[in-house]
Amino acid sequence: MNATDLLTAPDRRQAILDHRSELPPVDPDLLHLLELPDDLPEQLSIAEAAELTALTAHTLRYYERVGLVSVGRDAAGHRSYDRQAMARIVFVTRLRASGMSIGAISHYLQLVQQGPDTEPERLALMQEHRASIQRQLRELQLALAVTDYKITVYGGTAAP
Amino acid sequence: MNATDLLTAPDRRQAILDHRSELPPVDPDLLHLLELPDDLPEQLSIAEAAELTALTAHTLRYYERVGLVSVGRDAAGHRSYDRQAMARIVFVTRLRASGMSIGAISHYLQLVQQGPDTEPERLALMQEHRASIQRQLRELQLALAVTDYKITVYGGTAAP
DNA sequence: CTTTGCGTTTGAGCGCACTCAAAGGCGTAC
DNA sequence: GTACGCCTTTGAGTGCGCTCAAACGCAAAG
Repeated sequence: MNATDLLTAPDRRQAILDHRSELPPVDPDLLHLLELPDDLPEQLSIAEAAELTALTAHTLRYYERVGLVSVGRDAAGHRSYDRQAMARIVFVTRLRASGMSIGAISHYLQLVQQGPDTEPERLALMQEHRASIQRQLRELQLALAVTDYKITVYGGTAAP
Repeated sequence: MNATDLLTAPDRRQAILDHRSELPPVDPDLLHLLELPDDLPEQLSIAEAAELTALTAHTLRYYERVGLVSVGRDAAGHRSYDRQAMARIVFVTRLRASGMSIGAISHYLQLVQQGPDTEPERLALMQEHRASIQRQLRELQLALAVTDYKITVYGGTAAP
């Protein structure tokens, strides 16, 4: 516990418990999915990285261009993705999938680069983002309810 | 039960139960939110409709332009939103919030307009959409796990 | 030596979902 | 009557997140 905490430990635990109780299906094992496979080669070509992340080579270059990841080059000047780069890309992909804009991710990563002094701000950003994800989850649950309603009602006379 | 069903009743019920068991927090009361308030005026101006739906007047005109909703006019030629129009807009908004594209919504609504013969296709569309929502939910839960990991790890040495 | 294949760069192009600008029509208030 | 406010239309503009084109480099295979 240190000065970088925006919430006291009990508050933070409570916040986490709060959403846990709202989300029983969040499997703790999910965290395993955040790790890269152990047998990942040390260096990957852009094509390999693309296949692994399900992004296109275009998109990988784009992410590098806008500063979301830095990638080394091999003797031939070709991009060479190491574990760190891959981990970064996976992280970015998660945030993108949860609707965080490139700009916001960029901002977050700049804070990371500026060192530990920025941790409070990073924490705040993440908490705000978590709240936004929860809003999205609720929206989706509503949408799912609508969808199911449309589905169950067929054979009936629902309009539209 | 009729020929328009793509799944037999038991299959359909099972499909619904399946996702229900994955989503305990889906409150059945949510469906109430799909209904319009009883005290909704019969006719609303575009400004009132915008406020009610949290869309802008611009967006409402846009939705009409691309055929997502049809809206009558009053004596002065101004748009006049009735309950049906409002219900349609709410429905469209839910689908948008769950990531369905304007084009896909448009397609669905065209099917509706073509009459009951298209119900099987509509059902299929909705089921596909439900699957996509569930994928999104899982993505979001993952993202939430990442986010929480980032949050709980502060004070520690996590990178990035 | 040329072809094939995978990579590089810069800069432009695209699709989506809005979002706005311009020019003007009505109806009430002063 | 004229000013104000809210509305109308058409068509163009914007921001995001890619996505692609063009021209070129390098290196192994035939």
